[in-house]
Amino acid sequence: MALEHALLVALSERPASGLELTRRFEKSLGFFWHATHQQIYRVLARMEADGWVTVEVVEQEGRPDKRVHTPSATGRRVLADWLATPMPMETFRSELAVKLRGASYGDRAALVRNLRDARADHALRLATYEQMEREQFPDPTGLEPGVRDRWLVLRGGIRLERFWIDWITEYLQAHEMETS
Amino acid sequence: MALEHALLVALSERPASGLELTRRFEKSLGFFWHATHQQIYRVLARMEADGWVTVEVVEQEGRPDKRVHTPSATGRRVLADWLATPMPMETFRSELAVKLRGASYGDRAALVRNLRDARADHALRLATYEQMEREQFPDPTGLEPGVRDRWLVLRGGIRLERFWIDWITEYLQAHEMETS
DNA sequence: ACCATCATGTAACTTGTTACATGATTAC
DNA sequence: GTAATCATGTAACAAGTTACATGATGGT
Repeated sequence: MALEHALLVALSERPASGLELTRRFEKSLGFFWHATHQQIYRVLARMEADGWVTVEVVEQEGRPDKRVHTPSATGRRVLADWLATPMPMETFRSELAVKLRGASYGDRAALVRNLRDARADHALRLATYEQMEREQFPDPTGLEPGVRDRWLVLRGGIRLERFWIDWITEYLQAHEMETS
Repeated sequence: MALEHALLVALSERPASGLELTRRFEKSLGFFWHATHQQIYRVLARMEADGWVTVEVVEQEGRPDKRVHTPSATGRRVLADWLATPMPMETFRSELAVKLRGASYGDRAALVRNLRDARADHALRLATYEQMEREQFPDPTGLEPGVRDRWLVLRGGIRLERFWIDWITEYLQAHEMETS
């Protein structure tokens, strides 16, 4: 009850085949939603069966045909309805949090090494996002609504990476204070 | 491949029955991990079958017996091994992000109302967490390692709520600029 | 010849969600 | 007597993960 809607958003922006959607999910929308091609194909098939999307088979030169999906009138209504429903409180799951909490029951030094790695990963991702912001949204004032929404979601990605980095840093500092 | 470990952490802090675990997950650990009692009972049964925990049936007055779970030597080793393994990059899912991104395809005014509600919810939760910090950790210097870990996870909860509030606020401000 | 890419899928499995069931005790 | 709490579960289903399959084209 959610991947469907994420796919409808993506297909509203631009119709796409399963594989194209998969790739688009690895970027932009993928800051906050991840899905494998297997999942996407399965859900697309269901959406087609339910009449939420129409499919056009597009022949290509030197490549297999692709099935391009476009939201139908029904699909557009489903999406609009969903957008207007109240949001459930998000329930985040973080393995990292569980590990921080359980540090006493294992090798704390190993955990600290892994934390440094995790922080480096997030720093890298943050740098990528910030570069995307500079390149794609050099001047965020006066953007068209749809483009502004994309910018604001990217802003969320940036904020989320900063959250991770700051939190891990706080943990590492508290740890260093003890061992120094 | 994760709830098991979260349960092992909780049971290492203090042995518990299924229902007690469920309640503990609604608090503290629950900032970053949520599980229903059905899930917990199922996983506990598997952990018992695999010899990760031992179970003691405790009779109670005027109440049904309860089955108290304690990590076994095997369970403690499993937990220690897991704590030392590198963290996979966390993949967060946010329905809110999808809705922000898709705002153009629905009623933007309704979305804005829902966003205000969502922000109020997060503000409430932030207030709860901050009160917990004041009451349980009035002086965070010189805490014992295990207690400090609990404090730092609470800090993460606080930081996460602030992330939500700040992001939603940024979105609402960008929206107001346009409509004013 | 061999590997990577494009494009679509199937199958088996693990997790997570929702709804229901039982049976005792305490509070109003 | 009615509802809430304590405590443990079952069953059906939805969602997500992992591994494998197919068959063509293009590059080295």
